[in-house]
Order: sequence, then C-alpha cells, then structure tokens
Amino acid sequence: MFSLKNYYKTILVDFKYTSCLNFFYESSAMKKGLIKIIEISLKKLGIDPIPPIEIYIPPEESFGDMATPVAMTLSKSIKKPPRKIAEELVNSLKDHSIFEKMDIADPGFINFTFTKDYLYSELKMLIREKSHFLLQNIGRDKRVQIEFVSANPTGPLHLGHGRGAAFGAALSNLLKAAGYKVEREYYINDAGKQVKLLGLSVFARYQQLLGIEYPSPEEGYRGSYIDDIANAIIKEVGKKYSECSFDTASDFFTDFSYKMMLDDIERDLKDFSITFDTYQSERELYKKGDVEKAIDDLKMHGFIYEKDGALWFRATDFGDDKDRVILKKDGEYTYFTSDIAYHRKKMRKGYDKLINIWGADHHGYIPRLKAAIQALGYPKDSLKVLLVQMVTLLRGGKPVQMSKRAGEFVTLREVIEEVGPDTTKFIFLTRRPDSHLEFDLEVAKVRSSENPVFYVQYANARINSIFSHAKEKGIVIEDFNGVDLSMLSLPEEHRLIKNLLLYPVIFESAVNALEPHRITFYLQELAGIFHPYYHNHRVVTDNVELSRARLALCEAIRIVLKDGLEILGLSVPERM
RNA sequence: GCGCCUGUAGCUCAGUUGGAUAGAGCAACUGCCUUCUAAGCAGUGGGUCAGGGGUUCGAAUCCCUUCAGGCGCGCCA
Repeated sequence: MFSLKNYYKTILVDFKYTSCLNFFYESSAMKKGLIKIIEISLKKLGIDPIPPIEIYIPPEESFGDMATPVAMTLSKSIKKPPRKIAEELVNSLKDHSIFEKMDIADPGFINFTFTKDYLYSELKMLIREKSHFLLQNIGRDKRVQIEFVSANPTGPLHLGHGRGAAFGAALSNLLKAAGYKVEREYYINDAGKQVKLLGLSVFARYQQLLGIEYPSPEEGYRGSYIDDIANAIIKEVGKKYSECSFDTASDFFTDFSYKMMLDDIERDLKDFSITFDTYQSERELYKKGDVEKAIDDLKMHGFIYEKDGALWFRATDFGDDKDRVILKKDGEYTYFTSDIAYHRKKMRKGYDKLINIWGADHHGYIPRLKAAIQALGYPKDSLKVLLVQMVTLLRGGKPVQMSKRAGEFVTLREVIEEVGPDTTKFIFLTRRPDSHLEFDLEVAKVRSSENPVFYVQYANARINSIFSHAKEKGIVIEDFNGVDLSMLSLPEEHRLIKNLLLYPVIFESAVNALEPHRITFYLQELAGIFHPYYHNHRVVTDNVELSRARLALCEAIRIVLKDGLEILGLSVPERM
C-alpha cells in the first residue's frame, strides 16, 4: 500500500531534500514537486543550464493531469529533436511512484498522469493540514501597503469606486493569504479646493433653505446629498450663519460637510463589507510639516527650480513628459505636492511594496509620481499602480444618465440595495481590472436568482446540508485521518480531487499576476463539478465506509470554497 | 497631434503571462423535483479571436500597421 511516509522517503532519497515539509507547503505539491523532479532528471541527463520548467494543465482531461513543453523549449539549445528529449526525460522519470503514466504527444509535449494513491494522499493533506495547504508563504512576511478607494469626500461613492473597493479588498485578502503583511489605507483628500467648494455649495444651499437668496457656485456640487448636509447643519446650529459671509463661515461649513460625507462613505463601505486598517488625511500632511519636508528633500537633491514665479519639480529627469509645478505663483501648493509628501511618508514607513489602486482616468498621473519617488531616492518599482477601468452603468441596455454637475448619478449604495452586495462584488471580480465594464442593472438583477455567485455559495450550503443529514443518520466524523479515501473510485471523484489540488496553482498565479478574478473563475469551475456529482451520486448511503470517504471529499471542497469566497470578500452562507 | 486601456459566440466576459481541437455564464430550444436543498441536473445550437503584415517548432497572447470605442494630456483635484 502506498503511504505518504514512503513518498517523503522517496523524495528524500532521490533529491536529498533536507526540508521536505517546505517543499510540500511552499506551493502546490503537484506543480512544484513536478518541476523539481523534472529539473533533477534533466540535470542527470547532463543538460545545463536548465531552463525554467513550464507546467500547465493540459487542454483535454484525457491527456493527463499536468503537462510540460520543456522538450520543445530545449530542442533548439541542445540541438536534439523534441521527441527524443521527451523520450529520454520520460525514461529517467519512470521510477517515480507518483506517476501512473507519462505520454508523449506531438511535437513533444509530455503528459503526466498521477497515481490515485498520490491524489488520495494529497487530498488527505488538504483536509488534515488545511492551513498549510492554503497558506502558501509566497510573500514571506513582506510588508505591502495597498491604498484604494481614496474617493474625495465631496460626494457619495459611485459604482466606479465600488469596483476599486471590491478589487482592492480582494487583492488585499489574496496577498494576505499568500503570506504578505498587508495594510489597507484610504487617503482622504480633505485639503484643497474641492472640499472648500463642497463647503461653499452647502453654504449656498443652507442660505436658500432658510429663505435667503444666495447663488449656488457655478461649478459647485449639487444633488440631494447637498440638501441633506445643509439640513443637518440647520438642525445643528439653526440660523446661526444666516446672512453672514462665506469667509467667516467657511471653516465650519467645509469641515462639517466633508466629515459628514466621510461618515457616509464609511457607512457605504461597511455595508459593502470593505474595511481599512488606516486612514491618512491630506490636511495632516500639511499640519505635521510633511509637505515642507518633502519639498526640502527634493530641493536638497537639486530637483527643484523656480520659473515664472512658481516652484517646479524636474519630473522630466525621470521620464515624465514635462516638469511639474509644486508651488503655484499664488502661493498655494498643488495636489501633486501633497501627494509627493504622502508617498514619501509611505516609503519611510518601510514597506517593501506600495500598491495604489486608481481609476484609469488618472493614468496620466503615474509618470510624475514615479518620478517623484525616484527623485526621493527610492526605486521606481517600489510603487505599483494598478488601474481599474471605468464602469458604464446601464439599465436595460441603455446608458444611465450620469451628470455630476446636475447631481444626477446612481450611487454605489443604490446599486447595492437594488442588486445586492455579493452580486455586485461578483460582477466586479469576474473581470480583469483593466477591462472596461458594462454594468447593466436589469441584467444584474434578473440574474440574481440564477447568478453565478449563488451557484458557488450554494455548493457550500449544500455541503453543510449533507453533513447535517449525515449526522442525522449517525455518521459523524471527528477525525478524517481514519477515512479510507481509496473508496473514492468514480471518475467524477478523481476529477474533483484533482481540481481541489489545483487550487494552490491557481492561487499562486493569481498572486503573481495580482489578479483576484482567477479565484472567481476557479470557484465557478469547482462548483460546476460538484453540483453534477451531487446530483448523480448520493454522499450518504448505507455503505458507511463509502459515505465517510465522500464526506471527506465534501469537507475538502468546503474548505477550498470557503477559502476562495473569503478571499473575494464574499459571504459564505451556511444555508440558502 | 501624443500617451494609456479595450476589441474573442446574439449579450456579458474568461483564456493558466507563447502551447495541443479557443471556453464559461446569460439568452434560445428540449427533458428531470416521493431523494443529502430544483439558487440544481442532463442535452442541443452558436466563432474570419476587429483587419493586414511579421517574429518561430507553435500566436487570441509578442512586434509593426490600419480601423473602431473609452480615457488622459492644467500653476484642477
């Protein structure tokens, strides 16, 4: 009988692995193990240098479990036909007990099929050591800060912010699961013209609501939320500021307004299950002298000059299109200036990597910020800016009119209320962030009964239900160790096991590509194998041993589903 | 004019960073609830991967070019 212990021994003997546990838990055993085995065989065959070994899942299930094109890759450099290389490699791998078979396909693909015993042992590992199986220490405790949403507190969140929020949160969860130390931050633009304009817009509305004629600012903010703030102020201070000038009331109105807006935003995010670890205020950067220090720093390094009565930063020294003003001739700083200070502060906190998630409309801003980071003496790629493309909101195929000026737009809150938070998130997370997204309210709503998100969640709920049923029948499993997994002999069961064991492969690729949506697609696939299996075969039957084995399989599925759903920031309902 | 993103089935989107015969969901049509949940299952149809050229064993994927859509090119934020 195959035993895991023997397998470890095989590896120890063959490859002189001093720490086989690392080898197993570092990533997918199936993939990494295979890579290692091939590398060693190639070395034995006298091939040097050994190229990076590519392993992928074959296009047809019948081909095998995993495949490599390495023979083709090598063909040129060692001047041998790919088929010949493949044959030699397969030959040298023959002794390994984990392969049921190895096939060579034209022009030189090698297809590997694992033994069932190997699959069972890996499945057992998944169930027994789930934290090790799921937590792959790719990040090695590196500190990453992810800044996202950071919407100006001058209006409610819209759907575009929602996309950034869903993506940012999922990415944070993903990296955290991958062993990074992740901090999520929201940058509050509470200084500068925009919040002041908000204050003025509210001030005008305040006067109007008190029956005093006062012009709303030309380019000011409108919409019912402005009324809400103005009414809240009336409730708070009554007519205290009626008929006084904006100059004297400016601070109060501005502060009151943006703080109320910020509360709203926080509440919206909370209802979307998005949380942050830290908030950074722009005002605070000025107050604490961070902005001054940043400018001094740049001056010291000689990247600042004066022209036309303003101070300029030599962004062109680092590849930007033009130099940028950091102190205007009217004595005000630009938005960019505080942003330099902000990122300087971030860098000085000692993160290994900064990730900013921005709306794609800000892409033109990247070169100047990266220029600033380099001018401050940090490597260019210490900051990674991920762009999230725009969202077009439709209703029944027709664009919903969005006029910020007229205050007519659909807020994130309204969408969540109409469509539901999980469905909304799922729609965001089934797309690459850089693809333009069409969000049709009618489609999202109509589909909400048959939405893919429920398909995945339902699989988990179903499994819970199976376990309750098993309990009623008197089958309770305290320890899966004693379960005989070789009872799982159906092709569907082997498919499920293989799919589960591939989760770490998908996970790792999602981490490396910074693309949580790969998890979403994987979960749909897993659920798509489980549901038919459930339909065609009963888990709990009179055959107790078989029932126990199938329950173990269900347990493994539940572990992976839950892990994936949690990474995506979706709820995991126990029953539906 | 310059820069960034996108173009894949009727619709919305994936496509393992260059791999084998390009996939899923929705929509359409046909069946299945006396069973551990029908938010489920089984089946059918659907493609010039925007067009053209190139790179190589191999391209939806990389390079060039044309076309189409979106966004950006402030001493605004």
